[in-house]
Amino acid sequence: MMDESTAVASLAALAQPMRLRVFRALVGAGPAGLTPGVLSALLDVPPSTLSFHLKGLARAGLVAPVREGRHLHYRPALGQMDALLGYLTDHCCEAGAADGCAIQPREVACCDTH
Amino acid sequence: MMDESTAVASLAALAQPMRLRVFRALVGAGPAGLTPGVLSALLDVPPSTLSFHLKGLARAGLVAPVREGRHLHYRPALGQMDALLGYLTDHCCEAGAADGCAIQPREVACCDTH
DNA sequence: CCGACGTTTCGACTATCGTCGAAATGTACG
DNA sequence: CGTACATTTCGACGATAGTCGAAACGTCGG
Repeated sequence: MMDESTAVASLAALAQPMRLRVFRALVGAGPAGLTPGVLSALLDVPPSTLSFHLKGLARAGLVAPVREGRHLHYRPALGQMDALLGYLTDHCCEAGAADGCAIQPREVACCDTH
Repeated sequence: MMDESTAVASLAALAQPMRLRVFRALVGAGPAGLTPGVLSALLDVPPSTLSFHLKGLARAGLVAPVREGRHLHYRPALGQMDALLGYLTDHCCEAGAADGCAIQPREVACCDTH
């Protein structure tokens, strides 16, 4: 179960255009992820700026770097994303929600943790 | 369908401890919401600071102020929250996700829009 | 009307974010 | 080894967020 400060950190990591694009690109690329070089070219952003944001996403636990031969791969952490969605749904309808809630909480599951 | 900048704005609105607490308190209070005065006492935060954050949440479309007699009520906008969850789930598994996705996108629905 | 109360605006301050080029670091290939 | 290339760190800068007290504003009850 995700706690508040972790949720805030994860939300903050995604609450920035460049970082959201980076994360979406990584998710879109599949479990293998992408290298900073490819991301830099793909999103047209200087390597240093990209590295800054990659570090932010990694600190929030939303991506993880993995050495792959001579290159480096950043892989999306779907499990963390799932946990975030779980936190959000759990706290969206919590208390007096007997009336308006269409589905029970935790029906949400984005991807398996792999 | 929510676009990127709206998603970023919504995420940013929730990516702050005080604002997340405010929003959770409003959701927990049900569709009627709460007044700034009650929230201020409940969360132990100065009225001016609270007003600042309430404005932020309102600008992101996550809460809406409604006059109720002599008082003011801030009501949670569950529809916007639902849209945000939809955006997040849609962009979590998008491309090469044929393998890992447990459920189909848009299964997520937090609350009816009321 | 007027006084009281609830709420917002204003002004000031500190802290952190986002950007980027230049330089440092590390990794593998020859 | 040493060279080439991929990636990160560093330093600097402007911009924006977050906090809060004091003051202004609006809305009602008497």
